[in-house]
Amino acid sequence: MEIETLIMHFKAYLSLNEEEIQELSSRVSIRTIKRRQFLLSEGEKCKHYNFVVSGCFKMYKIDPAGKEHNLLFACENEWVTDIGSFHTEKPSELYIEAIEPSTVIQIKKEDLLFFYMNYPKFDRNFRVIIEDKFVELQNRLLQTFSSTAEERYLSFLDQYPHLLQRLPNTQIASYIGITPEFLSRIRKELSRK
Amino acid sequence: MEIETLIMHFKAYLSLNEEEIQELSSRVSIRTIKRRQFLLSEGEKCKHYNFVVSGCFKMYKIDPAGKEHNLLFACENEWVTDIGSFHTEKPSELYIEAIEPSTVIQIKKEDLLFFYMNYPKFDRNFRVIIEDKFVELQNRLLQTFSSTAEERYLSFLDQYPHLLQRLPNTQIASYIGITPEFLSRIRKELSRK
DNA sequence: CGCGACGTTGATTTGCCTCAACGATTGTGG
DNA sequence: CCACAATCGTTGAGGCAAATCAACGTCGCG
Repeated sequence: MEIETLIMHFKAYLSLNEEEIQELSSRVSIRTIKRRQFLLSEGEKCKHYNFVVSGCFKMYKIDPAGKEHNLLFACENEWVTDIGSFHTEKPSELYIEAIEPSTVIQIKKEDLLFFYMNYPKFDRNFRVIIEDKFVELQNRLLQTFSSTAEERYLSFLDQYPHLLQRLPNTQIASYIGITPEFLSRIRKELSRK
Repeated sequence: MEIETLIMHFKAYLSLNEEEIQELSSRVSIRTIKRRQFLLSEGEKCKHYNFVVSGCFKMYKIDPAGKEHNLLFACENEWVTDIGSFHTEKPSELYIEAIEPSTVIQIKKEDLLFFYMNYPKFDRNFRVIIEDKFVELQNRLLQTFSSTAEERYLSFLDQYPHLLQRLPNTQIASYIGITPEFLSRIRKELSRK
């Protein structure tokens, strides 16, 4: 069952007893998502934490000029949510879209709060996860300030080799903050070496 | 006393009983920092969470070309730490430097863990804080992808008006990811309007 | 006083974008 | 299963935002 995946994920961080597993099972829901289907669109409130059981998503913003900017990709065993909208309960400015046919486990805010209230270990679990993500994001920002597009591309290849087969170059370009055309030129230059 | 500031800070998020206040008082230390003095230098392990009681710090990286890139400024009632190095206990790549004469409260890792273990509310407190910081950082990254330098500068003015009097333009330029020369041109252009 | 940080300005360069065009590939509806 | 559309990758020409390098005046500070 899909929920097993989630339980295994938590158990990597903390121990769960039978009661907690029961609560988990009864308080999450499983959704199957088609390619190009949205978990969240601009203007909607983000009402769930989404845990990716299988497949892959991108979370991105569309700027006033109509261009997409990828904030992150989320594959198996990762969480994807617009934390800002989830907290403030204001409309999101982001999209979360399936890149592949996917399965996710969703937790509603009230249920997440239930876990926070009754089992503080979940606070810790999500604190640790987001601290790691925060460090990643800091490094990414530093890199966009201090490195060329080519360096960022190479570092992307290095950091996310498993994503390469699953993503068109267009999406990678958007993630590292350049145009597809320019990425193409970078790749050409690299292959010349 | 300085510790009062920290207690007030926590009380904005959670309630503290007498015992917890006692533990806090006995497990933190207070340091006075001169202008241009470092809380952390590249190559050192980051061993403390630092809470700014008074004054102001910048956390930045020096890239291979020798240029500084400001990750953040931390003033009164904010935390400043290289979370990555703090967790992994590997040498940091960052500097934390006082911009003004400052006072900080430091918590060592073992003491922070003590609070996490014995009073889970601290997990929640720091989870919430970092979730907010994470959202901020995401927006900043999106902005560097989708906005011009002038827009980022205006948005900085908008978001951190209280920092303006305390920072030279050089530091702002580094924060928004441009050179001081170019910021000067932007400001000239803006004043022309 | 003198030195180093700061702000400014000019001339030049460059990394990356824009727009446009084209073939190859993928996917989709009839 | 084919035909057509949409997405994708590539290439060229030209343009622009921002960096670089250099010079100079000001100010605060030790």
